[in-house]
Amino acid sequence: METEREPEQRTFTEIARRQQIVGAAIDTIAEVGYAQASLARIAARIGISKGVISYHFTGKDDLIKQVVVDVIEAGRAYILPRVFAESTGPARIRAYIESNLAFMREHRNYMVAIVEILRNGAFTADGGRRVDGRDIDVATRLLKEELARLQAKGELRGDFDPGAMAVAIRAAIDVVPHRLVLDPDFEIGKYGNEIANIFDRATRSDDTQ
Amino acid sequence: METEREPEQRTFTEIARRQQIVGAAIDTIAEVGYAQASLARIAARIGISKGVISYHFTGKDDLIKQVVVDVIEAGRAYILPRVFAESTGPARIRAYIESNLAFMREHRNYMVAIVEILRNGAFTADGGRRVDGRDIDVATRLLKEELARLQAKGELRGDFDPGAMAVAIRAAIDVVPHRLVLDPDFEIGKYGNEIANIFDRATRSDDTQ
DNA sequence: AGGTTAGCTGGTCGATCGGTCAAATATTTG
DNA sequence: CAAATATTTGACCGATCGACCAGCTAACCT
Repeated sequence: METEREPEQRTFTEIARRQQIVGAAIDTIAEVGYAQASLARIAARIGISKGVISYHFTGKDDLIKQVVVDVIEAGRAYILPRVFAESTGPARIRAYIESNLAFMREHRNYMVAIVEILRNGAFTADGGRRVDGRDIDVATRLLKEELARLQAKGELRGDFDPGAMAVAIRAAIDVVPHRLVLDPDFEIGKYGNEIANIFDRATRSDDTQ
Repeated sequence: METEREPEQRTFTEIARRQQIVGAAIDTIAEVGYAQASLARIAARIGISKGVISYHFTGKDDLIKQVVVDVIEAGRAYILPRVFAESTGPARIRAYIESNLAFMREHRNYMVAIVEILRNGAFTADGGRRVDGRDIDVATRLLKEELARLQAKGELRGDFDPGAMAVAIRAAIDVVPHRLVLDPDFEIGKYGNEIANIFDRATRSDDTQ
């Protein structure tokens, strides 16, 4: 079965077609939600038959996993350089929040799609997850570790729980795609600055104020 | 059609049956997610036929609306007295956050169900919403108004945007039901205290520290 | 007791789902 | 050019959905 072929063995056509299908899946999920994003709709968006999706992916789960991998990788490639360009704790947190929001502004559908998948993926009738929630939620875990590291170095106040702080920061970021749906005039940039201020005040050591 | 009957004209049996069905809907949505919460599953949970749901509600939308109404009312009845029992701005915000989290601990399925409905309700193929997103999101609007009021009275610092602050606070609260699914050991009480601290530091006037 | 209404059962309907696959077309290889 | 392989089409499958309804049972009223 061609879809089982190692990535390095894939033809140019296959790689291009897979990327096209993943892009269509992202846009469809962002537009109509995960539950309504059927293989028929995804295929129709790019003018192919459903069978093409079955040919290139082992199933809908396989396609969704690829969507998640691609979006996470794009986000990491965008955000990490901006975070590590800063040298102090408070500056890194601000860069983390603002670059997440900037990435959302430039790739709105990416974020809507992945938040949709995460929400829906957490629930399935058989108790399993379409995409393992813990793997997707790697962002919260990495942020928690970074916050703990910055606390240990004295760059942030030492009296908050980095796990709870990471959850709150991610929640304030991840709410944005849905906010955009409810309110198209939602100002991402202003909001990003506001929540960067909130978490700056909440985490900054007193002696750096 | 009996379902169109004004609430005050409903028989005792009808009122009891509707409440039972709403409770089954909440538990089903909380357990398997909105998309999988079919009328068949809801009916099976309480050992009735699907037709009974159609008899008592004009459709699935009607049932979901009733779920939302009941959950919001239960939340308000729980939270508002606890918030208004406090007299200062910072204390009210802390009470708001901690009573929301306490309500979640005691009514976990209520919150999972409503967050599920809100997420799914925001997206439908026809562009309409199962339950109008703005109406459900009344909590964010009311919180924004209360924050603005407290700012105007000088009880909170005057330099943050109450709209952004309300969105961030609600996001940190609303993430909890999904957190519980991903991590059954998630400590709601500790988290509630931590985010109450975060938003206390972010909103408190300097002269009350 | 009989008539009326409320409440319910269990089946049917058209629509849509994800997945499958025979056959056709396109591309590549010798 | 023919053969082999890759890619695609479009129909079919069983399952499930929400909505609907004929007919039955229970409860109420005269």
